[in-house]
Amino acid sequence: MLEKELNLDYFHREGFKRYRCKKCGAYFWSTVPRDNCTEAPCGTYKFLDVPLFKREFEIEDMRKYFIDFFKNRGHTPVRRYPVVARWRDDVFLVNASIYDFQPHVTSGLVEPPANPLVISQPCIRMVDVDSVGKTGRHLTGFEMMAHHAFNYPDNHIYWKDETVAYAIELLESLGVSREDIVLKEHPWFGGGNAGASFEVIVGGLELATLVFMNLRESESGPIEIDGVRYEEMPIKIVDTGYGLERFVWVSKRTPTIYEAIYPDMVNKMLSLTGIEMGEKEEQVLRLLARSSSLIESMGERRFMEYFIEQAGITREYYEKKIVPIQKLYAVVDYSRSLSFMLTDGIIPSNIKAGYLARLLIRRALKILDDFGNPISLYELVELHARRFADIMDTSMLPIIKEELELEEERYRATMKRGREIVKKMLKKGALTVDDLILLYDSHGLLPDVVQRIAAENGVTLEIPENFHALVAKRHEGGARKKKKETREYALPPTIKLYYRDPYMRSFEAKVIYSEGTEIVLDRTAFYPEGGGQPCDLGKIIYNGREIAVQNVQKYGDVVVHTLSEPVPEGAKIRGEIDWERRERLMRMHTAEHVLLAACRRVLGKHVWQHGTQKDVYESRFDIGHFRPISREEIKEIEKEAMRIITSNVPVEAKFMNRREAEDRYGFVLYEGGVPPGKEIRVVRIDDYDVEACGGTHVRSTGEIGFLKILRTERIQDGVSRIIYSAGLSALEKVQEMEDTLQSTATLLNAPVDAVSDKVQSLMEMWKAERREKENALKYKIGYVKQSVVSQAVDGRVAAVVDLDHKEMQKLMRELSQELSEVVLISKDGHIMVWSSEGNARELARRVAEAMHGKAGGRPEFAQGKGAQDRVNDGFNIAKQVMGL
RNA sequence: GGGCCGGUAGAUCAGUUGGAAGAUCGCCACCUUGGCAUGGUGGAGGUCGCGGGUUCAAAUCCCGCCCGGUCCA
Repeated sequence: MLEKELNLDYFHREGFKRYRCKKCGAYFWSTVPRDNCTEAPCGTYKFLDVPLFKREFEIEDMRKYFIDFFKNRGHTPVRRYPVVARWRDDVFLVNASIYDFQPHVTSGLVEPPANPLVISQPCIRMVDVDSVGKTGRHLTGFEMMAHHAFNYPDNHIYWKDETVAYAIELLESLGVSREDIVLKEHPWFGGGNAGASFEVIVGGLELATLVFMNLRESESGPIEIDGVRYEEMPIKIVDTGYGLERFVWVSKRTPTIYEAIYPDMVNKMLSLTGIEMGEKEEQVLRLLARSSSLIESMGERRFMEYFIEQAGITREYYEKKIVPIQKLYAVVDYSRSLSFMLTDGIIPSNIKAGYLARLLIRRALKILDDFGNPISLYELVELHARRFADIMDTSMLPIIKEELELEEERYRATMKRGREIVKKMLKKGALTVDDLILLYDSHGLLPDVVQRIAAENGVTLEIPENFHALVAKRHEGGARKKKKETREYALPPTIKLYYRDPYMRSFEAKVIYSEGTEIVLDRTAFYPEGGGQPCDLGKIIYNGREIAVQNVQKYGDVVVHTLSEPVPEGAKIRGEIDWERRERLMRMHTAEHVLLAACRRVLGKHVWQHGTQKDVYESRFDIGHFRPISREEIKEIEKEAMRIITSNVPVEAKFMNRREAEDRYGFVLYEGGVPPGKEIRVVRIDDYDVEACGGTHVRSTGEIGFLKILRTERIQDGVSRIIYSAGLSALEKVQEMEDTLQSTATLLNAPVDAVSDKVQSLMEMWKAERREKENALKYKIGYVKQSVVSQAVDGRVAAVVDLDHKEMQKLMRELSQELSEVVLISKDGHIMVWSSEGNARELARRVAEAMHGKAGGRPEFAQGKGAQDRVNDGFNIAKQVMGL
């Protein structure tokens, strides 16, 4: 299949021929005959030996060079997207430039921001986290330079030949000779799409991938790849990816990619840690980078043994000299990825993207610990952010500082807790593999940390090589997705009167579809549930009859009303909205936008909306924030919100072209989620807030009247829920609180402002009372004790006492000091037996039996319960058995 | 969103097969001292996260919820 797909005219015109790699079997195109594809490990890193580029590039130069190259060839430069994929619900982080345009552009629903376009998109790939530093070429954070073209049936931009021509031209312009370029055929699939691709190999290293995406998953599709069926898409997408950092590496030919892309950071860390980087180390690292592609086929452990032998070094040298340098590379890479993530507003937490940030933070902190903390993680992140200030938002740094300090505290606490747990487990015996898994999975302790703690306590332990596989096994199963009900109606889009005039209370319309109690109208002022706003209720008047509207939902562009009784198709009706309800919801919804603006002003601009649910009386609003919101902050947010309300600024809602809106306002638009479509509805409150939102809003903030935060909850690590109310509902809530306070004051017989003092004094009185009661009880027990002791014969006694269960226990505790065998039966049937000779259980059972009850316990002490009206029987049996 | 671990005195945590709620630090008082630290003696401090269930009996077993931690998407 690939052969046909990738046999381009360009190749024949430009002297490329197709060959097959004798080592990996892949087909590739080259201008000179070859028996291998040149990509390591089939070939070697030629680029380390001879200069392939004309000159050296820094990151910025290379990025600019690439963008200018494509700009000069008809491509429009597009601003980079955040690394956190807020516009998608299937992934957390951006992994590749094409992620920016999925799913709506690639599906054809939305037009791309430009066509063709060029971009340099920062990406985070957590899958490589373990390889960073060790291979010399892996990174968790990198920039994918790309040019994309979206070919529609009626608008063809360019396709395979042009794409390959651009790639060759770009490389040649950099000084790469055509003989050093190999294009390797490769099937590509991912994210529900597939297509053919070329990997562009230069000097043994893959520098770019050129993907021709033309297939999409389809159960009945005619093409099968890897067991999945695909069909042809109407849109054909040129999806390229050029590794910016790799280009820089090739231009500089340093031992590893890390010295090439941030030499100043590597040097700074070297001098701070005092780690040596001499000629020998450079040599070993260069060799490691060359051969590290073997890791995949050999496994890490085997590769290390092989490598140590190849390099002619000892294991000790490797551990002492090379491993620290690898850790150094890793911490520099992790902290750069963190700069991307945190400046883009990810808040470290234990869920979603926040968890991935925490994972990197903890890995970085661990390495810094190993180095004796010569620099703080924040300082590293700050250095990166300032170094790459052209693409990172340095105004986030003060917030990031707080976040990272908090994270470090949490990390230390986890380690301290973990240390205690490990010590405790060691006391109980040697640690098993299961223990190691438990310690990692439930307590966050990596096995090598456990190993170190064990060593401190004189215990050595082995870590199984398949450790992470064992952890993964524990997590198998689960992960099911629930789907929202989707329906399709072959009907024209409903005219949405609630957008034309959000204040329309009644309207005339025609029923164009009817099934059961569900109808569709040609037009409606009933707002369907959406964007966290509940649907409108009200009534429909048909033939003079009033019929209740019970539910309103939107499917695609069709609004479906559920009624209390059927109305036939073709009927002319009049709709009337429950205006009291709708008005409160409108105030709530606008209030929510005001609240978000207030939160961002008070707490910081990292605050991002997480979820929201409006209701008539109180509404929920969840925001991402790195610590619980304090009482003082709540007051400040309320004040800020009221300032926006009392300044009575206009609220403007209008449909805009998506691209225009994104250009003007940026991605803050998508606070409340990403709506599909070329046109999006933008709700703007003066300069305070702008969001893509489909809800109904009041005309100006003054109409909200009043906003009150009722309470806050921390619903997840890094997510706080604000429960608020607006307008009349808010006033009613405040009145309720006042009522509670009033009635409390009345109960306390005190004025409202003295309630707190009064409660305090009452609490003190109650405690004093309780103490007195306890003293009285002691006296009572002492009295009963005397009476029981006086009845004892040879330290043995049976007695019926007028005490409750707890009191009897206290008494027995004292009696057991003085007597050898005691049976106590309370008037309500509790049985308690003490026997210094170990007969307690038998005795208690005999007594309970006589009382039609049950008993049990230990040989010295037993208790039970019998019927209340058989206390005397129990007493008699006890005396009889004891021989009294 | 799912899995796992945990919630007992102000803090850190014990608590065995269900059977009498504990330790250490901290706190208070007294003793020791010229004063302080230390030391000694005594004391206060608990809805055993919440709610249900099983049982004669639940901190302990079962179910649900809340909160914290942690791993994975």
